[in-house]
Amino acid sequence: MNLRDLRYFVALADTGHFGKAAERSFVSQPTLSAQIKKLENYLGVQLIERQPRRVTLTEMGARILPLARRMLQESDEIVALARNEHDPLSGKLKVALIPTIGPYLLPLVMRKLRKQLPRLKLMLYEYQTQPLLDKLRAGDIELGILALPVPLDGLEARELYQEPFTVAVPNNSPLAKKSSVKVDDLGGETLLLLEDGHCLRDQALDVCGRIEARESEDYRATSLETLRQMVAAGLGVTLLPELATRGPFGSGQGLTVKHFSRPVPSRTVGAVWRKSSARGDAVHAICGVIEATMKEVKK
Amino acid sequence: MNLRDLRYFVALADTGHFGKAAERSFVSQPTLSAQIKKLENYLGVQLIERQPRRVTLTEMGARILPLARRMLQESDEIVALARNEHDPLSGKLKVALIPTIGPYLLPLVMRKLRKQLPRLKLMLYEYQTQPLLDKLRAGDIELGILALPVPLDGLEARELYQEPFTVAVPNNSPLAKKSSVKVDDLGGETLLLLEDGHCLRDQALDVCGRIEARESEDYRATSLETLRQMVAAGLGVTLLPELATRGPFGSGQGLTVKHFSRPVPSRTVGAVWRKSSARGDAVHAICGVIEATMKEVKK
DNA sequence: CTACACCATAGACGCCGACTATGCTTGTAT
DNA sequence: ATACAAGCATAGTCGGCGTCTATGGTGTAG
Repeated sequence: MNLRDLRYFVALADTGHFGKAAERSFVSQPTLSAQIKKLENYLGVQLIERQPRRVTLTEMGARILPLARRMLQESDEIVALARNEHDPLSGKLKVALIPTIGPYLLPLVMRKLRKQLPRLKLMLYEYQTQPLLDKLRAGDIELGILALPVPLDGLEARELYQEPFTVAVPNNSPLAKKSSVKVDDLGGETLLLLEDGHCLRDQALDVCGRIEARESEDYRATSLETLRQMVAAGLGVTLLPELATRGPFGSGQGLTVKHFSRPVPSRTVGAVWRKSSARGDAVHAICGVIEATMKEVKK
Repeated sequence: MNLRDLRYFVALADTGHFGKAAERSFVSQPTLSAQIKKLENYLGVQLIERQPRRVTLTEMGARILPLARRMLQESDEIVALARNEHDPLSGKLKVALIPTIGPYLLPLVMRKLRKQLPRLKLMLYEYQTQPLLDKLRAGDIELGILALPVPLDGLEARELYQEPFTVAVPNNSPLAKKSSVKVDDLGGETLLLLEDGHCLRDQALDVCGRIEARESEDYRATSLETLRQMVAAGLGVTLLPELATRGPFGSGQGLTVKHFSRPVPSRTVGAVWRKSSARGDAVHAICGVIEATMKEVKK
C-alpha cells in the first residue's frame, strides 16, 4: 500500500469525480484511475462505485475513508514535526558537567545560552569524568563539559578555556600574607583533596607532584564546598579552580584565596561529544557561547 | 514519504542494526541504508545516529518513531478490514421492498437468507416503487424488490417469480360460492384499490381494464390490510397478490379469497439494482435464495 | 441522433528502488 | 602493531512501477 494511493482515494472521495480528483492531485486522470484500481485490487475490495454521472463510495470505501484520512494526517504530522524542528538549534539537548565545573560555570553562561539559543532546551546533569564519558558513549547524554585531556574513542573534543588553579589557605597561614605564591611555596603544607573519582584530585596531585606536600590521610572531601570549609578550619591548603573562587565563592570566612605567580598552573576545560552525534551544530553553538563568555570574563 | 520507508525505519529502530533490519525487511543492507538516508533527507532531520558498534535514535527519531508505528498499524488495520470482509457475501446491504411484497415475502425467505448468507447484514426498508427507484439511483439502497417492469436507466433487473392475483370477496358475495372465478366475473363489482403510488393499484386497474368494474370513489386504502378489512365489511372486492393470502392472511373473518381460473392474471416480481453496483455478487445470491424459496413454495 | 462528459485502456517512457560488488572506518585479536 | 572482521556507505546496473498522451467505450443531454 502506498500513501500516494490513499491521497488519490481521499481526493476522489472528496470530489466524487475522477478528473477533478486527478487535477487536485496534480496528475492525469488515467493515472489516478489506474492507481485507484490498483488500490482496490490490492485490498481485494471495491472502494468506489462508478456511477454514470457521479462517483460514490461503497460501504467498504466509506469505512476505509476515515482511516485513510487519519493516516494522511499523521503523515503530515510527522513532516510538520520534522520540518518545524528542523532547526538544529532547537529541541532537547542533554549536557553533563563535572562537579568541579558545573556549579561555577553555569551561573556565568546560562543567561547567555538561553538568550542566544532560546529554542534549545538544555537538560543539565552532573557526573564525574568517568561516568560522564560512559553515559556519553551510551548515548544517555549528548555533550559533556569536563577537564581535558580524556581518552577519546569515538569521541570528539574541543577546548573551551584555560582555567588557572588558585590556592586556598587558612587566614592564619603564612602564605596568606605573601604577595605572590609559587607552587614551590606549598612544600611542607598539608594538602587537602577531593575523594577519588574527581579529576580535580588528580590534577592537584599532578601540580604538586614535584614538591613535598603531603596529602592528609584523614579527610577526603566530597565537594569543593566541603573542601573550602576544611581549609577555613585550618586543616590544610588546597588547590581550587579559579571559577570556584569567583563571586560568592571568594576569600572570606577564615579562608584566603591566592593566585599563583607565573608559571600559573592550570587545567584545560573542554567539551566532549560522540563523533557520530547528530547534534554537532548545537554542540558547537554551545561551545561558542561558553568560549565567548569566558573570554569576556578573563578581561 | 513512503510507508515502506517507515517500515525500514521502525525495523532499524527495533534491531539497532542496519543488516538485521534489512534482513527483517527482506531487502539488502544497502537498500535499507539508502532508503533511511532518503527518509532523513526528505524530513530534513537526522533520525539515526550511526555509532560504530550500534545504531541509536536521535531525539527527533525517538519522537517520530511512535508516530511511524501508529501509521503502520493503521495501514495494517485497513488491509485487515478489507481482507477480512473481502467476502462479497458479507457486510451491510440495504434492501428495500414495496409494501405489497415486503410483509408477505420476507417471512418466507428471511430464515433461509440468514442461514445461507449468514454474514450478510440486511437492512430492510419499505418504499413504494417510485421512491424506491429514486433511492436506488441515489445510492441510498443497494437492492430493490418490486413488481416488474420498471424503467431501467442505469439499472439492472432480474425476474424472481410470477405472483398470481387472487380476488378477495365478502363471504356473502355470490362470487364466494362459485367454484371457479374468471376476471370477467368481476364485471359490475365495486373494485376497492390502494391509494396512488402503490403499483398494485395500477396492476389491478390493468387486469380489470377491459371489464366494467367501477372503482369506489370514497375509499383509497393505505395498505393491503385495510383493504382486506374493507372487503370483509362488504364494501366491494379487490385483487390481492397471492402471497398476501397465505398463512395468517387467508380467508376468514367475513372474507373469501378466490383463485382465478386460467388464464390467471399475475404480476412479475423481480430485483432491481444499479448496474454499477459493487454488490452484484450479494445481490445475485439474494435473488437465488428468493427464487429457490418461491419455487418450493409453489409446489 | 448527435455531441459531449467521463472513466477505462493502450503504449511509451523515465525514475525510483532493488541488487551485487566494493570501499571505508572502527574495533578486535593474535 | 598489524591484520582481520564487522558494519555502514558508495558505485553501477537493472527491472518494474507510476506517469504521460492518445484513444476507446458508454451513458447523458440537447
